[in-house]
Amino acid sequence: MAKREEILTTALDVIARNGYRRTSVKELADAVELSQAGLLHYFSSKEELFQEVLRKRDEVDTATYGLDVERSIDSFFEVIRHNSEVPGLVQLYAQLSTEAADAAHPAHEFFVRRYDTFRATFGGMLREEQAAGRLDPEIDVERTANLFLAAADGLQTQWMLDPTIDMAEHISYLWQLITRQD
Amino acid sequence: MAKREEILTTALDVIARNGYRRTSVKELADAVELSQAGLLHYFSSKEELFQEVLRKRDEVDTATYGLDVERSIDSFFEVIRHNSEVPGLVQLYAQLSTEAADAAHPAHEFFVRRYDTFRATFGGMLREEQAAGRLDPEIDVERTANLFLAAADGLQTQWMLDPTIDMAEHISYLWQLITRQD
DNA sequence: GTCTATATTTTGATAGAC
DNA sequence: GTCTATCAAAATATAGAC
Repeated sequence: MAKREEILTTALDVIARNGYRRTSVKELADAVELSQAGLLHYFSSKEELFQEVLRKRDEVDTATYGLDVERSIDSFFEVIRHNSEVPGLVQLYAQLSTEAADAAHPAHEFFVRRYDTFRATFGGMLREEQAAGRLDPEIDVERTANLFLAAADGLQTQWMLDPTIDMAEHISYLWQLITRQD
Repeated sequence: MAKREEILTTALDVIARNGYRRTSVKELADAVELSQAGLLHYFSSKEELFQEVLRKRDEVDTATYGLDVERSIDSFFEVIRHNSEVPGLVQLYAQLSTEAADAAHPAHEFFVRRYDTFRATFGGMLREEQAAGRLDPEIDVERTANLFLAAADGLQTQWMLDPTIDMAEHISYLWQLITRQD
């Protein structure tokens, strides 16, 4: 299983640099010095491979930035700041999450669950902020959480098309807008 | 040229129902009763065809909902409400806009320009709201416009994965959050 | 577990007749 | 302008040897 992990770690790196559109199974195989068939020995399909890459990424990010209810909303900003260092992963994520819209797509369930999890986590963070008196207790946490996640996703699209857009700054401005004069 | 328009109009319809992932040039050709080669006579490539479909859609939407500075921000909400009637188009848009992140993608320029236009239009709407006293004049119009567009895009992703998410309601809640106690 | 080699298969692009 | 026919190409998936 060590090899599988090595593949995923290396794939994160390669994709972060080269993006998704240009990355074939063959290229990832080269990067870990396996043949294409050798790599696919560890994954049942290309789709599964890429889904696992994203799962691995979440794993790493969660470990690094502590994306859970314990941490304040700042960790959310940090992740976004970090994302602008890994354009290819942002691209992979954006691409796969829209492809997976189709219920028949193998990664569909993965993304549905992922959004559920993130909604819950971010909602929890917002409640912490409310409890700490930094966020109006009247605010609808669910809707607001969805809106923050949506804004983060949508900013990625804008940033990919025009890298001068500062995602973290925008999200932080959204936070300002929502918390001002509370 | 009438045929070309007919193709685009029909394509809008087919894609709205079937989505992008499953729609090949051949299927669109069938829908207008042309052979695949016959259809490609009107477009230099598949990518150009789909880009033109999106351009056509903007054209129709603009005509229908009057997406310009004249109209108030309500027209923005209306478009979003309308979008939930055409899932396939939402999917096409989401998919193509992320694919076009790559500067080498043929639709790259199209999307860059599109976002510029929408930023300007929506920014104009926000300024109207400020002038009408419905929006805090202190608010940074550019950032806020970007955030609204981002939220709208991101909500599409969430809605595609889970159609119970109400995009228009969320955006309208965002507007509420930003205009409350002004 | 890893490789070579090949099957698959899909679909976009093009040539050339009518 | 439209068709038939064919090409091209890419990549993924798989079979089977080592």
